[in-house]
Amino acid sequence: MHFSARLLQWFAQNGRTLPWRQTKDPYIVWITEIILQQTRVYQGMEYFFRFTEAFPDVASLAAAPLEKVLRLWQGLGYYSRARNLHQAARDIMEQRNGKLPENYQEWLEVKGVGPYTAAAISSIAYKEPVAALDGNVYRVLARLFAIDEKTDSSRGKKVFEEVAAELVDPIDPGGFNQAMMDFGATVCKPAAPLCKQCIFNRECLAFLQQQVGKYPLKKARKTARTRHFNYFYFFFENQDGRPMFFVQQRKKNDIWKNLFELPLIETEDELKPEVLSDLPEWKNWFADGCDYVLDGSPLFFRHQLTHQQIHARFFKVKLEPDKAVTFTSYFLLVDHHKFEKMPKSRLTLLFLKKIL
DNA sequence: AAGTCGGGGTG
DNA sequence: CACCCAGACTT
Repeated sequence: MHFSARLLQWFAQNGRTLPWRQTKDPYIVWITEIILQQTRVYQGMEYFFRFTEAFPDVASLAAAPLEKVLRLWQGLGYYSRARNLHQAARDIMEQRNGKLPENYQEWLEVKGVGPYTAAAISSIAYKEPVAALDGNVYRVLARLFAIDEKTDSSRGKKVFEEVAAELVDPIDPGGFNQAMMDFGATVCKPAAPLCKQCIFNRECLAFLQQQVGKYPLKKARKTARTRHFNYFYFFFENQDGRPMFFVQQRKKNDIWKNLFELPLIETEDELKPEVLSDLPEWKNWFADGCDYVLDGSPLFFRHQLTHQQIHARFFKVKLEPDKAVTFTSYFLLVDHHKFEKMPKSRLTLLFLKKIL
């Protein structure tokens, strides 16, 4: 029996039941594919529900302010996905009068949609016979055919694309692509794959050569760099005795762009509090002369990201209420109720949870 | 081609 | 701890 027929049969019996498979509405498929980029299906699940409920169509997404979109994305990571998705929705409303692309090439033009996502959407929603290659598919193909090409080189990608194009089912390309990914995620797993019960173990070259662990080939990854973030919880109590404090939005092309956080001084090393409050950034904030002594034992968190390790310290500084006047030219003044509605990183959420 | 963008699961 | 996840964009 042909490969795709066997795979689709396996899929019919063993495929996962996932909420986004209930529909082939291209908008819903689009949202789903963006959410699932570099994200495990289980992790993206609740975001799928929240997002499609809040924004059931392109028009509602385009009409929303970016900060509301980012707030829904809060905690999922790779926030450029949310920014690009939002911008793409606005582009589609303005340039295409709200009409979604209808094939692979058109989808490729959409912000945040690359080769994988364009293939996934057009095969699932429009039955276009294109293969979608994600990390699962690269792994399955690399093992099945013992492909000695790196999956993250341009030459290697071409090889994998050619192999996948040969295999994709022309009648049910969407089913084929999802089957490949399900198979990679549940059977042909990165570590401890289920080769014994794999339906392809009689022809899988990597298995026959007992080199399953060798595939897929990939370039070595760099180690994460370490950064030191010094955050300051500058607060005072309002007339009701409730804390007011200052926040700012990250603007630079760096992690967490467009998210909100406490005032920050980044340093090369972990500096002592008295050295920290002697830095130009600090001196600028307190140019009026009124200065404060930093708490010697701030809250400390080690926040591990894929490419960075953040050493974060949070200093609590109680301000005199009149200091608030000069601070509002640097920062935004909020209370906890207001800050709750603003998009934040996991690290900032962790701090909030700790002090409340 | 290499670097960068998060957060969390897995063995 | 290292590796990877329904990748894409920038340099």
